[in-house]
Amino acid sequence: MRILIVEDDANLNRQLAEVLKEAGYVVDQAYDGEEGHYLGDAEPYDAVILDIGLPAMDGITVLEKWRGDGKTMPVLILTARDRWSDKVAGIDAGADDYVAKPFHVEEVLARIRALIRRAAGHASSEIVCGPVRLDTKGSKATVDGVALKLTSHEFRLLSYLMHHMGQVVSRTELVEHMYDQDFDRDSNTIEVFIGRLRKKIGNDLIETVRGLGYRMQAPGNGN
Amino acid sequence: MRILIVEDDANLNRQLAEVLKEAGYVVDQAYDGEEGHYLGDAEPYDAVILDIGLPAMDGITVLEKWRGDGKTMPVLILTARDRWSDKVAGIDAGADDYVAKPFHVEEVLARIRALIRRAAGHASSEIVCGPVRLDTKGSKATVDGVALKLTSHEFRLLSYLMHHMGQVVSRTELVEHMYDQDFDRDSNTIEVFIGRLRKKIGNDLIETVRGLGYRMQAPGNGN
DNA sequence: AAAGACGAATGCGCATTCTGATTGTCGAGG
DNA sequence: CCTCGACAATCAGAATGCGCATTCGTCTTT
Repeated sequence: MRILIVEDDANLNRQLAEVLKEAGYVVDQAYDGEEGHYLGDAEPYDAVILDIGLPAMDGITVLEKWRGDGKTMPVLILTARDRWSDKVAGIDAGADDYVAKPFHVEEVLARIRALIRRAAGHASSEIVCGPVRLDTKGSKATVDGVALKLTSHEFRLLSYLMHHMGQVVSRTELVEHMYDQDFDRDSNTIEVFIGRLRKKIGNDLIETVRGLGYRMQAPGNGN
Repeated sequence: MRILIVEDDANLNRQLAEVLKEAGYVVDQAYDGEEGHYLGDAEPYDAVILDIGLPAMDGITVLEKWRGDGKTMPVLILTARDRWSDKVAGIDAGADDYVAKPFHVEEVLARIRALIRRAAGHASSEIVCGPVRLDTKGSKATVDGVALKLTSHEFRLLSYLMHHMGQVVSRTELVEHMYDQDFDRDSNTIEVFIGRLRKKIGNDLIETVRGLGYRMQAPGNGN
């Protein structure tokens, strides 16, 4: 984990760096707004500690520029001023957390840990099978990057198959998972929907295992 | 957006609720730990304001129980100024932010905005979707730079959709986040407001996913 | 009093789903 | 290699129910 400290008070900067390094982080240091802004843009940090009152460029401005450039790393703001309007400005500019001077260095450490932990939990849930991508969070699917237009049942079917990739899924199993009530087992709806799905995502992806059911798998891949 | 306030000081509770409602949030109020814990478990809030010192059940305990039950909504903790060890305890229990008493209500408002924004994965206070810009700070929206004249419910609807861009949002979800407690679920209000919104921002932006709900997305872009 | 916002009710149009019949395919046994 | 039976795929029409526009009455705001 790599952290950037932007703080003009050399003493405080050094002190923070020490504690963070001790905690196992890699630390870069900047002593004014311009230097800090440049580093934050150029290097991939896992978190930034940013003072508000800085020479060369104000902390809020630095933050706004980063956010404007699409930088999303967590930023912890430091300020000596006890003015609540500064806090509000910092938060609205896209700060993730805030500590008022004077503070305990241990508190900063705890907050950095929390920020990094929180940022890590941002993994998008996506299942990929060959050219097909299933975005379970957004209820979307794409083939070769092109959005698929699926109906609700088609999506449920695809979703179940992709969640059980490589396995043979019986028709009974599919019926039981796609319909909550008891449903006419003698119907061939599943086959109909398999057909429609194949038409939309390509025939090679859903293999039919005669007498057993269906299996989804990336093509050109024996087992 | 729907917010829960857990605070035993009736005066402060009311004050917070007022400001939040004015800002367009739906607010539920609890006055002790047990009531708060129950509500937070039962209803889907977008954020919670939680006091540490509470009758019936301590704030930290409430938070720990929620996290233990898999609740992940952002929680803003209120704490006495000098007890910084409480802050660290709160953070470790899974709090997302804290404010020390006494505070300015505007600061709480700004922090709540930030928490909700961040939970949706947006760094800055502005969310953009094609020609539509949502200014969460000023509770305003524009299309192609032109200010929209939205009613309070229309704005809440647009806001929720934009905070969940790319995701399919069900009618139930929308009702639960736009209205408090009991509301006639068999009504078609959401559809009506979707219609009114589309009339103002254009039809292409809100896609309807039959049988599932609605999805907001920049047009001409499958992803 | 007037205007606007909100939400309930109605009916229509159409995408989606289901059904049943038909056609197509696989594989074992003669 | 051919045939036959079982299973799978396809198709079209029918039925279903979802979403939308619209209207209207109530409530709030000014």
